[in-house]
This record gives sequence, C-alpha cells and structure tokens, in this order.
Amino acid sequence: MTACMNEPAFSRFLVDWFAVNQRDLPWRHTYQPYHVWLSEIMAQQTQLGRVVGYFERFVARYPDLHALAHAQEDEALKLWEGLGYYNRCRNLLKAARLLVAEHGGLFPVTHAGVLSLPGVGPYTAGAVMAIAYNEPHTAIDANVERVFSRVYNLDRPVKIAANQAFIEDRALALIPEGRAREFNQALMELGALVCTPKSPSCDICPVEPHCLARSKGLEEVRPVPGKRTEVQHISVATGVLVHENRFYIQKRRLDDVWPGLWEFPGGGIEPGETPEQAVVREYLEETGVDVQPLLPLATVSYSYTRFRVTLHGFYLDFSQGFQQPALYEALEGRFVALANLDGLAFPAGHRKLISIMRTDARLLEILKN
DNA sequence: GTCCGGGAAA
DNA sequence: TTTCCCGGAC
Repeated sequence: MTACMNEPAFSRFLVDWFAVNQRDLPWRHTYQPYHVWLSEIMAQQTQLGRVVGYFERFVARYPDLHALAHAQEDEALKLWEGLGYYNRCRNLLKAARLLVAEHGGLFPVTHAGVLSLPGVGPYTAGAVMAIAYNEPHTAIDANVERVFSRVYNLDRPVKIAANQAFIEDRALALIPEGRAREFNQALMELGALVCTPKSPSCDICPVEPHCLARSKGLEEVRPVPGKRTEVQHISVATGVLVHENRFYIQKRRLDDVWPGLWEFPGGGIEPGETPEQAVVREYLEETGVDVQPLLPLATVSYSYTRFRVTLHGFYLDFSQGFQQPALYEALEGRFVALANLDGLAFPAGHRKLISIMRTDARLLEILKN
C-alpha cells in the first residue's frame, strides 16, 4: 500500500511547508505544557479558529496550573460558555487540582502520566507529548485521518480497526528524527488549511506528488464516509419567571447535558401539547411552582448531539401568588436581575433568549407592573 | 431553514 | 455504541 510513496520526501515537504505556512497561535509561542494541554482540550471537537479567543481569556485568568487549581467552577464555565462539551472544562479543573494536590503542581512528563489525567484520551496524550515535549508520539485526529485516507487512498472508512492501525503505524514511522512537534502539527495544519473535507486545495498542497488518491482523481471521495446517526427534531418550552424585577434560574445537574450550567426551567413538549401547556407542566414538575404564560418571549433554534431543538421561550407569572421554587431537577436556584445573568454560563439556546431579553422593549412593561 | 465537523467517557 | 455541543457553511 505504501509502495507508491516516497515517505522521507513526504515528511520533508510537509515539515518545510509547515515552517512557512503555520498559523500564529498563542500556544505556539513557548510550547509550555500547560498551554499545549489547555489548547488541545479546547480543540477537542472544536476548530482552532474558535479556540484562540477562549484560550487567551482562559490563560489571562488562569496563567498556570496553580491558578487553575484554585478556579471557581462557575467562573471557569463562564469563560468556557459557548465552546460546548462543558465536562471538558470541569475535567480541566479536576486535573489541575489533582496535579497540585498530588504531584507538586508539576505537569506530567510521561505519556502514561498525561493519559491518566481526566479528560485526556489517546489523541490528547499523544498531542501533548509530541507538541509540548517533542517526543515521538502520534496525535491522530480527524484531520490526520482525512489526510492519510487521501495520501494512501484508503477505500474503506477510516474508523475501521484495520485503517486505524494502519494510520497509527504510518504516522509514527513518518516522524522525522527529532521533529515530532513540527510533524504532528504539520499533518493537522495541512488537514485544516489545505486537505479540507470539501474541495481540497490540491493545487497548493506540498505533498500532492505523494498523494495516491489525487493521482487517481479520487481526492473528493476520500475519506469514505462511515455510518452516521440520524438527527432528531424536538420541541421544548422554557419560561422566564419574573418576580420583583428578577428572573428565576436554576443550575443544571452534573449527570445531564450542560452539566453545571444555568438555565430557565422547562422541558420537552409532549405530543398534542401546546408550548404554553408544556412550559406550565414542566415548571410545576421541575420546581413545584404554578405559573401562567405572560407573553411569548421568542422562539430560537439550536442543536446538540443528535438533536435539533426548537425552543419556545415565554415570560411567566405566578398563577397562585409567590411560591418558593423547589429543586426537583436542579442543584441550585436563584432569582437574579438581568445584569447579573452576565456572570453565569448558559446553554446556547438560553443564551439566545437572554440576548433577546436585553433588547426587548416589552420587558420594561412587564417589569413596571 | 438544514448540514457538517470534531475526541473522551461511560 | 451512545452521549456529550456549537456556529458557520450552504
């Protein structure tokens, strides 16, 4: 399978290309292990372009492992808000606390040590070893899988075991002596900038002469797609309960989606139910409070995992007079003023509702009464 | 509006 | 194997 390729030349062209074309990313200035680790956790399931701003704000607030170990989870989640997969952030804090408590606050220097950290799997462990320490390890992410599926013209999905083993084997063998840091980043950078999922820029690709799929005109049909899970459309309703110029919010449980984030109570709309009926029922189920819809706030769309969500938001009033909400589904509850919503992290859909509330003239009318 | 990509953990 | 998320591309 490798017969057609000059592997030393491939690696040399790739590393030379990276030296000239790499993006200027903040963690590439010093390659401190703490920075590399943080950047790799943020980059899981997330494109680097979106990571940079979050990385800079996070490092400014938590410049080292000790600062991170002493972070308040709510504050860290606020800095993470919008990046998604919030357990990544909670695991980061967990790992920092563990390292400060049990390892003298030193970042691990071995592959096994890095891999043992919460939130670190095979990809991230390899990436940290290669990029922070320049040790010969592989970091096989989706970019690398795509590049190799084209370079070696893999005609079956990259996720099958045989292809995973093949890619791992080649990725290790191709590392030029002493250049694991550059080589691993170069492979991923090529996937992100040139060997893109759609319409790859083969005309500017430094390894085009070594690409088997390209030589057969098959680059557009590599990688071969695997099976995908189908999207489910769901409708949910949520309510902003207004009481003395404040709004009721609750903190989500840690064993569910959006662990530790804040939200307005609500839930799924059952078949045959209107959004108004659903928000009243859900509010009662989650908090024990009898509410009535005051006014529709807005309807927004967002998605998470395999769900496509239409979220109906309402302003709510107590229907039986003030009742203290109970915590049947949440860790904590508060009535907060609009300005104080700023310091807390919300899921995307609720954040969209808050953003609409800020410019909602009708809200002033509601608050006046 | 709908589609798409992207690692860890359970 | 399934569950975690988001915004930008289309």
